[in-house]
Amino acid sequence: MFKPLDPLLHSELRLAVMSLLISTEEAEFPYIKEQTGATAGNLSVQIDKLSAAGYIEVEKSFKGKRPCTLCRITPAGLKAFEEYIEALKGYLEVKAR
Amino acid sequence: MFKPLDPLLHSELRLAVMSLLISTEEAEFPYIKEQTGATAGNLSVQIDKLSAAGYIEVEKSFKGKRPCTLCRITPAGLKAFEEYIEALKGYLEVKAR
DNA sequence: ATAATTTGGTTTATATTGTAAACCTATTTA
DNA sequence: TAAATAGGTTTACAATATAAACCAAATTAT
Repeated sequence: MFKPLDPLLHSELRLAVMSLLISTEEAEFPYIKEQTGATAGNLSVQIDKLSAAGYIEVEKSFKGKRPCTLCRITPAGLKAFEEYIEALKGYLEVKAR
Repeated sequence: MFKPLDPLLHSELRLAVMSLLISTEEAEFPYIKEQTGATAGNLSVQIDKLSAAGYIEVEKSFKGKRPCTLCRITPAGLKAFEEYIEALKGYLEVKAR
């Protein structure tokens, strides 16, 4: 009835990051920071976790002379996100009384 | 864009408890424990939190000679749950690319 | 020129939370 | 009467989230 919720996704900030990346295909660190309202430190940590799990890819490069961190969702991340939504439904749908 | 998620509800076990109570109107501790698969200790703690927040009512009585803990959702709890779902939608709906 | 500020982050320390193990009291059952 | 079960609560520990502190390079102001 209540399937376990992927703990990596059941986190406000990580979920927001995933949601954003699914919509935008790829996004830079400052943009994600702005859209989510997260602090840089928190975002950095959560991006690492998503990346370590293989849910996103992180590409570090330079844009002109400044470092640039680009994030992109992976197929595994997309699948995990979809499964998370499926599992969530079990918690949100109110069964007939 | 990403509304904050009520931290009291954004918890796997507490969400399951709320979901269950919304469907069943009221439920006893052992039943909730069985349905959620939670340990008694964990469930006890989470029920306290939901109760302290006014999201559920807890009625302690005796059923025959044994103690009986009955839980019921409150109007505030129902409202919070609905608002939580609304907020969640902002995270789950994929915006057009 | 150099001091202060900004950009783009990472590391680290702390606070919060979640969870199970240990425990308690009373009641059955062996 | 000893052991097991019911129905929980308390407590201790592990995991998580978060922001503050920090770092390096670039830019702007003095």
